[in-house]
Amino acid sequence: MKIGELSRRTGVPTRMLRYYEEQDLLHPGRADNGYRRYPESAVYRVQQIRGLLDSGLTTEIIRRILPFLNEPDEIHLHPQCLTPELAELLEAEASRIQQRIDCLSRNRDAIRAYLAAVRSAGLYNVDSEN
Amino acid sequence: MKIGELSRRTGVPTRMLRYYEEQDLLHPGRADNGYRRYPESAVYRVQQIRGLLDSGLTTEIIRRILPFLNEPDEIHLHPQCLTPELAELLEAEASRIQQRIDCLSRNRDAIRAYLAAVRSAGLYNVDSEN
DNA sequence: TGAAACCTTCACATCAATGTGAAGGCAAGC
DNA sequence: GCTTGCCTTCACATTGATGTGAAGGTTTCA
Repeated sequence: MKIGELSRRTGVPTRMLRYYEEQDLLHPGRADNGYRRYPESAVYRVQQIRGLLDSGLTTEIIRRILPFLNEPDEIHLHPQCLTPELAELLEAEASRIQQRIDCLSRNRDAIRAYLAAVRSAGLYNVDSEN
Repeated sequence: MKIGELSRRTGVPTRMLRYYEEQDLLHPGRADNGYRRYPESAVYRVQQIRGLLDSGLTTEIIRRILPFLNEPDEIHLHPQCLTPELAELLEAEASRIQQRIDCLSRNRDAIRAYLAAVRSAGLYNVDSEN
């Protein structure tokens, strides 16, 4: 598909799709006239990139871990591709991600607990029609 | 405590602590000479702010939800303080946070699964001494 | 054939978070 | 008392992710 369709289907502006390509997160092919051609899988890929960016990861980190996230590539499954340094990077990144999850979970719980507490106090009626 | 101590204890530069104050995330008192005075609780508060910023929330969102996160203030517990609009904001923010958690969890799992898969393939020895 | 809607690259602007430095007041130790 | 270090405010610079617009080629359709 062309960039416009990918943009419509993901809600991400074309400007950003070109930017992600510049950052080595996307690698569309090219048609004869120079237009970018994206595979179906790019839709999911873009959503994944957006989610990670929204969660505070930088394009640089995303670029590094992306090859190991969704591609069931035979290439990457060969153990010799996993140098100790790379394993360490992935471990480290997984734990930084875990830290974020913990922080977000705590705060989500706090918000929900607050809402529940106030509502159970009874004066506020959720179904108020006013 | 003074800003320098808070900075040392949290690892956040004084410049940033002043910035968070400007963004209404911190509200230190002032000593006679104009120096900022922070309560003990500011240490946790700053860590919480950092965690949320690292997780992709903006200072504006943090400012809005912060009053409902950790202060067991009697004030906020009165149901009449929870307007329907505010409840909606908190609900919406909680679900945006949940979305981040889901995205991060998926990707953390993918990284860990990849590491496990490659390692179980056996050629790569975690305890290699070379 | 010509208008509309797409695509290309290039470039400058913005916004939030952060870095950094200047110019000067206060405080603790020698 | 003077130096050293911490504090103050003010201000400009940078970085990463975006917005926006110009100038021009391509595809589609009437």
